[in-house]
Amino acid sequence: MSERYEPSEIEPKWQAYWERDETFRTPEGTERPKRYVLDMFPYPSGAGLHVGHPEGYTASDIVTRYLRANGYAVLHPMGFDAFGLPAEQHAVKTGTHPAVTTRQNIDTFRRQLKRLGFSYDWDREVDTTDPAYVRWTQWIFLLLFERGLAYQDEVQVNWCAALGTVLANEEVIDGKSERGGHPVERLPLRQWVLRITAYADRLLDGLDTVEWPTSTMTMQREWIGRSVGAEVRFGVEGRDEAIEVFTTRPDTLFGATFMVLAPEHPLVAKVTTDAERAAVEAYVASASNRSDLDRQQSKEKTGVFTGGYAINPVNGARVPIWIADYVLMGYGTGAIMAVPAHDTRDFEFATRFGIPIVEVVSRSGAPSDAPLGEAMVEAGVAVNSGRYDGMETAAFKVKITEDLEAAGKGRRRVEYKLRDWVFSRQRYWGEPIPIYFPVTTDGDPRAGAAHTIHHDQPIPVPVEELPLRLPDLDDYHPGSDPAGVLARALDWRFFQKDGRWYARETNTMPQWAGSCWYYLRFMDPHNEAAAWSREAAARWLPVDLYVGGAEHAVLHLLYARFWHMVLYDAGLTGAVTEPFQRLVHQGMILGEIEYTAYRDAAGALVSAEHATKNADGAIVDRRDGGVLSATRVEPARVTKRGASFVLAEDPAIALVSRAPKMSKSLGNVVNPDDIVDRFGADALRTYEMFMGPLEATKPWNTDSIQGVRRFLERLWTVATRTPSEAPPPDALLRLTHKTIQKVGEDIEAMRFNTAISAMMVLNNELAALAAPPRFCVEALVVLVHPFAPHLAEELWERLGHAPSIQAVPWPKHDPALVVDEVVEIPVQVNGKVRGRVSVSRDAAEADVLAAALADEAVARQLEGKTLLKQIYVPGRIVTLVVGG
RNA sequence: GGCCGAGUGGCGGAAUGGCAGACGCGGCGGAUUCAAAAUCCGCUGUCCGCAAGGGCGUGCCGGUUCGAGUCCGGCCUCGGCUACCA
Repeated sequence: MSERYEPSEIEPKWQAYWERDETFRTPEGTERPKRYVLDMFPYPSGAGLHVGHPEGYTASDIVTRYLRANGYAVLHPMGFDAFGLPAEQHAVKTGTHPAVTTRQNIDTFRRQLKRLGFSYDWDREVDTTDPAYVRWTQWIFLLLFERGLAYQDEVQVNWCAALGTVLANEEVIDGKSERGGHPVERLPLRQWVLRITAYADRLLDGLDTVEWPTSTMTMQREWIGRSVGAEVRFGVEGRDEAIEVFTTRPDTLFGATFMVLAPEHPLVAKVTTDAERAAVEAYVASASNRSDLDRQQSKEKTGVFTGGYAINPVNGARVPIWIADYVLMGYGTGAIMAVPAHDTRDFEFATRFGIPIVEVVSRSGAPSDAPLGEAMVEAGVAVNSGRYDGMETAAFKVKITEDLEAAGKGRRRVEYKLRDWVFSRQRYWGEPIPIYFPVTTDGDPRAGAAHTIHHDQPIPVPVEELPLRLPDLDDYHPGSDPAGVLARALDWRFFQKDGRWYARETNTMPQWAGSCWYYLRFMDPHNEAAAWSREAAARWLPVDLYVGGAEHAVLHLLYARFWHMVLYDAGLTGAVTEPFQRLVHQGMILGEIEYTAYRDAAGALVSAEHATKNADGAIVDRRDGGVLSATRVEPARVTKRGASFVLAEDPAIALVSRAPKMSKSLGNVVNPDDIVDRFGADALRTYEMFMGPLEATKPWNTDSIQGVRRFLERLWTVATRTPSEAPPPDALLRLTHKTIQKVGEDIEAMRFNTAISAMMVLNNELAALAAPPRFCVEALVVLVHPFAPHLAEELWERLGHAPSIQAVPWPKHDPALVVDEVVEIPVQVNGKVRGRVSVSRDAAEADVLAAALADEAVARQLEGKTLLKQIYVPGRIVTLVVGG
């Protein structure tokens, strides 16, 4: 073994040791308190690990190793979320079964993860595509089905013909598929839907009991979108119909000067007069063809008058009924009462179409003198509202809702933005939905006999027959059949039982399914009799710390919480109602900072302040509209001039500096394997933690790893010197205890960057000594081990100890040694530090002030001035205020 | 448009309302070397000054305070998410 720090030797050595020794096996049957530290498991893509992955994984690994050293039994598992489109698309292209591709990708990921020295209990690895796992995912689906939480519905779905599947609303971005950017159209299709809306209030209330980033909780709250208001019925003039609207502002009913129906609203045809019919039908047709993208791009409100009138239930006023696509059929009742004076959207619409605007709320309590220039959406005092005039908005809402209810014209109503969860996909590579249906046929449907599938009579697959496996196919193409890829697997789809024909469900589950409960399986991964045992749930739930990307703030985290609550109701999670107690999002790691210069068509450089984006998104010169091209500039050619970066050889040319996301197309993706080869896993881990706060978005910088590597090298040098067995000098002893305290506190708060900086400081002190004290060196090696575990194990062994350093208790700082006996106090005069005095930590105020005034530099500042005020903040600072 | 977050040296970033710039990168100077790399030592916000020392400095404007990077009010810029949800 080399005497130099050689990561390529020691890292494999210790990884092999940990594997042989089962160092990281989860302790069961101990009395030690538990902690469950979980990473969001990855999708094993063919591209392998990205440097973004190890960021969160290193953070959780540090916490895990720290907790173990503090006596906790820690569950820290890893697995793979392996269903999903890329493996299937690869199968379409190559004919390779997705299971084969998935297996290979998982092997690559596991190898890469192991190279980084994470302390997972690999015996508990979970793969969502493993039939032994799918079995229980299907079992949970049946639980949902039995409880009435999984049902079929004809849903207007987002059908993506290119992908051959239905997409969830959240998988559609700007009218295109999130994956691939293919066009998406709306059409009605039979789908399985999960009744997540039944849990809306609990999903909302549960957020009050968890320690999550406020931004994520806000996003979930907004996604659920609970709003309290009233349902109000407006009669239709000359017809025995009523239009129901939902409003959060029933206090503005007197200001309702028109109604708007969504174009798809069932009453549209009935309220439309013959004179307006042609225009209305044309509008409805064009609205249905408009994609969401088109709707967003045209900011102008559109709509047409139906010719019909409704009657305002509070004052009998005739209000015209319009249709417009700014009212959505999917929310509330698909119809609104429009109050232009107090709703921005209604104001725009009324202004555009010349509809009267009646003010019914004012800040002062008196009607405004001039017409409103914009909608007044805030609360205020009622005006122009008959007997309700003078009421405050909040009280008015309550009162009028009661009055409407008493009159049979309305009632209180709560609405949610949250929709039930469309749970079917028409793909191959997902869990089959374990349901089948009776079939009426006069022959063998597998041979093409005519048949009818009775989808209204779903039958659950008996649990003892689970898992329901996917059939093998030769062709994984999505095809145009909205029943899905599995519909072509006739031998799998149709079967006979007791002489009758049945057909299996051909939809599969979405990728979210497996990740909804993997944290539960990790508790008891080899259980063949149950998805997990009650004992395991009592032992390990909830997840104490969950680390993963903010991109899962809504979907995964909301779906998993929903399933957890259903499982809680089924008595399967003990008393634990929320699965993830503390949640932390690691920030994104961007590519290296790049400098860009612009050139015009002739190739001449153009300073960045002239560049702007035109309506098409192209970069042009704002002076003449000429198209500009961007070129990268090497950092060596860049200098800073004032607030901007400029070209060193021509400072008139300003450059753009930014750190773009890592992406294949930009060619700035950093591969962790390369970094491990060059610098070692310990340096990569420590660097990623040293870059800045865990939650922050931060640019990658390969040069900076060199600094972390140097720190590890110096630690090696220090710790391989023959240590001094004498007690450390006082200052060094105190610094060591302060470092112990700071590193522990910083790990608990997940401030890893400052923990590393503190260890660097101690290491720099020790490096100056020919024979550093053993106590200090050993403390530092133990402190560093969660960050750089291979190096720490090696040094611990070389210091004469038996492995593993993981078994060494975390050092405790001595509270008496983390405060200094003598402190240097800065002395400020009128806010500026003019001198400093050394005093005992608990010196009396009078003594400190006297010493401060005696200081030569301070005295000079006081000369000829009046001392107005003197303040001593014990142990921190002296402030003197002078005048004259 | 809405919500969330962030603006501090050339760069990444530190700072319970109390010494702004810890730690690291980069740069400059030196030691070592035949030379270089690596390593080690020193300096490194900026302006004035030979120096001692002093002025100015945490996006901008104002406020609270003996004292503000930090708290409050109002803006500006950037990033992320979201988007007609009545």
